[in-house]
Amino acid sequence: MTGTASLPRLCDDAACAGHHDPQERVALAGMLCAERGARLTSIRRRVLELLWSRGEPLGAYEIIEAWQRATGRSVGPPTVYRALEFLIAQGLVSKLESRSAFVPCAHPERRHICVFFICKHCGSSAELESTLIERELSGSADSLGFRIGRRIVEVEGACARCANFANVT
Amino acid sequence: MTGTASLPRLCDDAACAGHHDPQERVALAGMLCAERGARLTSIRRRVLELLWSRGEPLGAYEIIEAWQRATGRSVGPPTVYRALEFLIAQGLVSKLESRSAFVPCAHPERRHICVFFICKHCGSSAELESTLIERELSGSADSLGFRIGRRIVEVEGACARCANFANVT
DNA sequence: CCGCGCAATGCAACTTTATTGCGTTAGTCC
DNA sequence: GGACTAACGCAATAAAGTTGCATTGCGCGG
Repeated sequence: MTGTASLPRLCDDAACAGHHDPQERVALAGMLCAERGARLTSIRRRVLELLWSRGEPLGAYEIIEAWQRATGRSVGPPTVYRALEFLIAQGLVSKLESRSAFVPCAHPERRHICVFFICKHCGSSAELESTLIERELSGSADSLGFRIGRRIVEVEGACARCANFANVT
Repeated sequence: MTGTASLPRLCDDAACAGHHDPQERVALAGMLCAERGARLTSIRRRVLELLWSRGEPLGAYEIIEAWQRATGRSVGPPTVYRALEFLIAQGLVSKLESRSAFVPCAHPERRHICVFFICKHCGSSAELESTLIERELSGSADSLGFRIGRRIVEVEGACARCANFANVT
């Protein structure tokens, strides 16, 4: 694999929901941080890699465990929380508030609202974008005189896979 | 205050954002529970009253403190969490996931999605309804084959009051 | 290359939030 | 009134997140 290096590509599909190559996304994160003058240190990069490699939302303490299994060395909660804080600030990771869990963000290259569909059964989460919801929230905020910061949209339920089995609610 | 008793009235204003009489809302809660055969016990009622009387989101442990101040007696966390669980199941209270806090729901008589605008500065929260967002989420869910349970929409930012002072972000 | 300064990290202790298990009380139905 | 179930009390504990402070390490001017 020399020659045509696999440059991280941007994706214009708003509903690509998880069909990305983890390595590619981490590489893209590196690019974006470099552009912005933000330091994606080895700790921060590894936390992002762990999130991407698992493919499902991880709690902070699950990240700590995964880290230990991956490296044989241990990290404390503050280290992980600080890395997450950075990654969230850069739009590389989102926190699922309803789960106290963290997911890598598929499209850090776009500034957008993320709508998460979180399966109660298997714990998976799918990320969509919705400019419609974005506009609606902006409009409501305007009418309230409210200045918008972070927006959280999460839907809990049963994903297609799980809904097809009878282990449903 | 005898004669024309103040029956809890339903409100058809989707943007009434907190202009309700707490007592009226608690009375309405009683009515709804009675209709449904759900037991609004004295503990559950008191938790609801505490939430309404404060007018801002309260954490579970704040409810415990408020309870102690109000009654002189103490309650344990499980008691409060169980009461909240009931109230949430009845649609009488919502949890603000981004704050780990609880607010009374203005319109338990309607089954609807709540959009919360939460002020980072004063901690207040305003509740709106949005059928548009509701439809959008349903549509997205359908296209994913996702079966919807709970929906969480929270917007963090600065409320009109706080945004007008310079203590903003 | 040196060293200054700031950002990042390591770590122990601790706070806040939430749950479990189990025994007891209280409502409801017959 | 007795049996059944839902609700409650309480101690312990788990899970999530934070603080304070000492140390390391990177970037930059000299």
